[in-house]
Amino acid sequence: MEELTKKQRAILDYMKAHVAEHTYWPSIRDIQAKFRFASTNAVFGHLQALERKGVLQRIPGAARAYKIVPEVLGDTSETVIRYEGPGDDAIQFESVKFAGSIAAGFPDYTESSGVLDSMQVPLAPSSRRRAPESFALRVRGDSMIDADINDGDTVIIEPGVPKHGDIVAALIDGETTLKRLIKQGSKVYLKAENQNYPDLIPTSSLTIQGIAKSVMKRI
Amino acid sequence: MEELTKKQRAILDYMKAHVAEHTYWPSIRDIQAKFRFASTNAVFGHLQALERKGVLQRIPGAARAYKIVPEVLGDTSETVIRYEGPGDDAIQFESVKFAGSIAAGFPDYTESSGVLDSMQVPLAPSSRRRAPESFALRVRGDSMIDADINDGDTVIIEPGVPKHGDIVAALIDGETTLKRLIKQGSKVYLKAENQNYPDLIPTSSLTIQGIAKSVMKRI
DNA sequence: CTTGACAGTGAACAAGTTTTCATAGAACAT
DNA sequence: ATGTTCTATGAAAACTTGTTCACTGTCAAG
Repeated sequence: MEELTKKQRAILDYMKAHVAEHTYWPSIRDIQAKFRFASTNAVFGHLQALERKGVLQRIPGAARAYKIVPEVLGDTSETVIRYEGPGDDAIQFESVKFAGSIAAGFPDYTESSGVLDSMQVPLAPSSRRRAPESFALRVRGDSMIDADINDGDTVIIEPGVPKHGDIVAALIDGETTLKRLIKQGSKVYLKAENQNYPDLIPTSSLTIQGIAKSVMKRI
Repeated sequence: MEELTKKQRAILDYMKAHVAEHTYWPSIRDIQAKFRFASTNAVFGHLQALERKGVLQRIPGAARAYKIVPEVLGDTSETVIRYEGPGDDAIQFESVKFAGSIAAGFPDYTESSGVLDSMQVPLAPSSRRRAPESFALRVRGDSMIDADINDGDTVIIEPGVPKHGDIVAALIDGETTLKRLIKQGSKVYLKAENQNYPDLIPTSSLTIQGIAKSVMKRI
């Protein structure tokens, strides 16, 4: 890589700074004004030099359009891969409490949960409302595999009155379980989404903590 | 804030994506070509609307020069939540920004297929350094169904250098797509997890926005 | 039925911008 | 001395781009 002259370096730096500040490139006249050139062609020459030296790429014919050539550019036959992050236009997300794990199998686990981490979860863009007190639960067991909820997944639970067919987090015998809620007339019971598990008919009381709205899986 | 129409949204997102990929803004005629408008004035009208609605700022008289007004939305509490459990070890959870939607199908705008309500991933100019931060994207299209990532799902993307086999968010042709990254020696290409979709071999440059770490599904 | 907001066509114009052409002094090596 | 390169001027050409004008169609509200 050829060495840049002072002015070339200054111009290149100015251009970079301009993009960083304004999000668009300076025109040749902008640069001319900045460096007090009497002619646009002075800038033009420098830009040609910068391109020839391989640090700047101009888009022919396009106004205010350049690309900075990365410092280390390997073999030109290979594809250049750049890594970029997201923008700063956060739309929305909500914070949910992480309430520990939930048993999707038999509710006979006695794990010292009740741990209150919290995690943040993106909210569906359609529902702009703020879900009241949603919380996340890590799933243990395999009783919901037919609903594609597996061991290790995280479910987002929203408190509320469940409808027939909703997958709910229910408190049974002091343990939270994840099951599908079935309402048949006056009868209400919980159904596992796995043939190997029997239905769970509540004896005395059934506490629904909330409805499973979404499930999060590690890829 | 006034609500944007679908086309306005699409145009704004295209512009953002264009800046993210090329580091310079598209001209009105670039946008016209992208959306197959017969007149530049169609674009002009949309740009006026976008500025009137306060999401885009045009620089008068300057070509390819705009500024994005950050979209302020209700309670975007970008707080870092700390572990409140019994221990003193503070575990920090990453904030996840919802950055729009991602195409898991062909990276194309097709008016007839109704893709116009989709959003693209807003990105800041690459010259800006930012701390690696996870973000969320809504998936549309069905090119990743074999990896169990379907239309409507939300994927959590973490910026970073992907390994062979990672599912990545990649910028191609001004559109972000979700594909599996395949590295074979010096060759790099993107593979869809759906038999009906062909492999995507990048022509010159490939921008990886991040690695899909987990997927979130609406129940 | 009318009105108004919205979205678009088609053509033309004006301004912004890059690029070319002609010219020239200074530094420097041959 | 002479040519070369770099840097610069000044003007103009050529192209890109934003903007305006006149007109058409759609759709929902009044």
